[in-house]
Amino acid sequence: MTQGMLFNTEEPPGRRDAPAQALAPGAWLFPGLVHARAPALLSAIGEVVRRAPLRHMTTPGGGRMSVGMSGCGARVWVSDAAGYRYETHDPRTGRPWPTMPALLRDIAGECAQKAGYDGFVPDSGLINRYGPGDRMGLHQDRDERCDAPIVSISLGVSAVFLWGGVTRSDPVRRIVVRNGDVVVWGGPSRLAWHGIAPVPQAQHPLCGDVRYNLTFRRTA
DNA sequence: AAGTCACT
DNA sequence: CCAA
Repeated sequence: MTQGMLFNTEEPPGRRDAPAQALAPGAWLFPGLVHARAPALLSAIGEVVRRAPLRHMTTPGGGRMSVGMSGCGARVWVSDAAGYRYETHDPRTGRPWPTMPALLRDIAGECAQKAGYDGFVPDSGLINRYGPGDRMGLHQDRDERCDAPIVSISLGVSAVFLWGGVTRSDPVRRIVVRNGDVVVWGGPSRLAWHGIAPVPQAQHPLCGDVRYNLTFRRTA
């Protein structure tokens, strides 16, 4: 199979009404759920990154993350030589992270509700920018101090979402995520291992050769 | 360590 | 070369 087929950015008619797919207990993929609101979501991203520029974080072992990261809300995840943690201020500017735009907060709540998680009010919205070849290794989200679900929104160029289990040695599924797709995981899947395979060089009408991922969490 | 790399 |  060619990459051109696998990563075709065209969105077939009817994707907005595609059924939810269960990935694991408490974990769902909603194909095209926020497709219609992609332009508004991208506008909100622009608003945030204007005040908190995307940057490449380093890992405690000295590695450099390929993904450009920023965020909004009360706390944002950061990584540096000292480790992983949530910070209330942008280490790069010393200012508080931008307020989470109401549009983002509300859409995240709607997505969580679709997966059966009522009353989700995120206090953290991470923005990940993937250029061609950028990736995110398999990991768990375990720096939050509460067990609320994770809401993940894909925008722009399609990518392969790596979905493992709660044990590191569990098999990893490869799931194509396209512009407007939403993945929600919580409950028994809250600590599932996940990541993103290297993003292919491809074009999307709204984002050029870029994929954005928005992830919403409650950190405390 | 969300990083890389070596090896099979 | 890539995947596990």
